[in-house]
Amino acid sequence: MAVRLDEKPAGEARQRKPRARNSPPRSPVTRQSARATRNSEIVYRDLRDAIINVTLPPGTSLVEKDITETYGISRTPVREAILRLAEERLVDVVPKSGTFVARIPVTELQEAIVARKALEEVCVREATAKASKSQLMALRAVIQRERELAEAGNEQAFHEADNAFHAGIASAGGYPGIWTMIEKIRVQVERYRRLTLPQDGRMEMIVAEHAAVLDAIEQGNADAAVAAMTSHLNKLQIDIGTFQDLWPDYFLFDVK
Amino acid sequence: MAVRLDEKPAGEARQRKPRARNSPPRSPVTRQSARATRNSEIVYRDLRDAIINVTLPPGTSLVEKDITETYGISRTPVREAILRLAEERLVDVVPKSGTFVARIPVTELQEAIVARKALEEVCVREATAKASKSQLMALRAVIQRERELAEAGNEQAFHEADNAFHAGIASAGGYPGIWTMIEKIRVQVERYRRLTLPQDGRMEMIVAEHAAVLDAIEQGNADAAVAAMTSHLNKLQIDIGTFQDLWPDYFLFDVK
DNA sequence: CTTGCATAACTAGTATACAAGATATTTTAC
DNA sequence: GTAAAATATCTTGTATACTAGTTATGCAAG
Repeated sequence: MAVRLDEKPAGEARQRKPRARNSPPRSPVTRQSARATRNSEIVYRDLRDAIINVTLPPGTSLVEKDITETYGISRTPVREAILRLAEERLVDVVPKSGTFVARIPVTELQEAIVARKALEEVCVREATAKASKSQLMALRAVIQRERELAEAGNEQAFHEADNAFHAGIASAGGYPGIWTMIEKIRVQVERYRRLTLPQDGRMEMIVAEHAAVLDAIEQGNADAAVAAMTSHLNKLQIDIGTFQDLWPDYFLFDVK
Repeated sequence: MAVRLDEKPAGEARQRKPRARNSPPRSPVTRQSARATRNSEIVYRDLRDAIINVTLPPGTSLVEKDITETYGISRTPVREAILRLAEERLVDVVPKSGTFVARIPVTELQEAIVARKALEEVCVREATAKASKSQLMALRAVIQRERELAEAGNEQAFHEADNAFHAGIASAGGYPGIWTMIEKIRVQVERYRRLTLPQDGRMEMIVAEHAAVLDAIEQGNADAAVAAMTSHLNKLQIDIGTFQDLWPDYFLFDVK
């Protein structure tokens, strides 16, 4: 079953070839829009959203052939999408057997929250030190938008604005990439969070907490800003017990 | 070019099907060893190592067909490997054109180091609070092993022991998964680091710094432990200027 | 010699056929 | 009727042929 590796040094992939036919692109961003419309990308996004929204709950069977028919495309792009999901631990693929939406790893949840707090703390502290006036104004605008969306009761858009606030803090701190890291770390937590019913006044509370963070930043009080952010993120603290009763099969405990 | 999405709600992948032929596996880890021997996995590891070791420098062209012939396998598993690398931003794949080893994103380097410091700080602090005696003994053993490997001049094994120390700290703090996160974040930094020539006495210095961290942990002095770890990680600080002269095409600046 | 263009060669994206193993179903023996 | 074995039917893994777009190359015109 294993590959033939007998006579080769492994990892030597055309280097000596003197031709060097085409040079690497200076800006690899060029075709990024094209990439977004690739079939595998579409399938990936759809499935990923459905899994995170718990539209596809843990344990659901994903059959490549079915997805193939749904989208009217072949297995190759579908497979690519599923492999990406497997890497994010959103699905488990069992060779020659089946692919299933993965359970939510409880241990990972705790660690993800801890990690996020640590990273956001850095961002907030740095943002306090070196945010530009325009960045602060932009953050104010985001909070105002949150307020409007909360009033309108638009959960989805509010959620996006919420993310924009945190991304903005990271940018203001000079570490936009750290928000990207947080987003990757956050995936499983998000699945958990979507199981909780929207609570009354939750959005208003978030707006107030964001405002407290920004206030402290504007006052140049880094410690207060960090404290406000930490307090804000502490609300994410998970209480698995409740959900274990409701959906016992949704969670994975023995991550080992 | 785009997929047919006309009449479907997107993301509805067999859910109502009452059959539920096979239930999801209780322990998805079962076949993990099998996964490790999959062809795409082998190609992935080989290429990844070569890219991180800078055996395959940025800009190198990777041609699926060539790799296919090298390993004596078909394009499918090769493609899977390359797609995984693309996701880690280790390669840039330009549709219908070519695949190239990605340049090292300079901006990302700084952020990765900052993020790592933040995460390691949490681990060290927590490890000070709740490391078990056996965990501390294991860490001592790792340091001793580092000392022996430094003496023997075994760079590769030392490097692994180095990682084991940091992983051990994370475990002792109760957050083994955070080390996994760090490893993902660290990839590009590692490429940069491999460009630096091995410096005399570097290994010995690392051993001493690790010992300082562990000493503070054993004394229950969290602040000192964190300070020691931060000081240790500060040695990673990058000085891009030097390398920009030597290999100007290895780095990407305008990440945008 | 330079420039523009047609053309050929080569790339990754996709579709599809087949292989190998796991699970479900049926059949058979008792 | 029950249990075990044989068989059919699923699944994902792999190989390969084909498509469509990109880049290089050579030729012709100026």
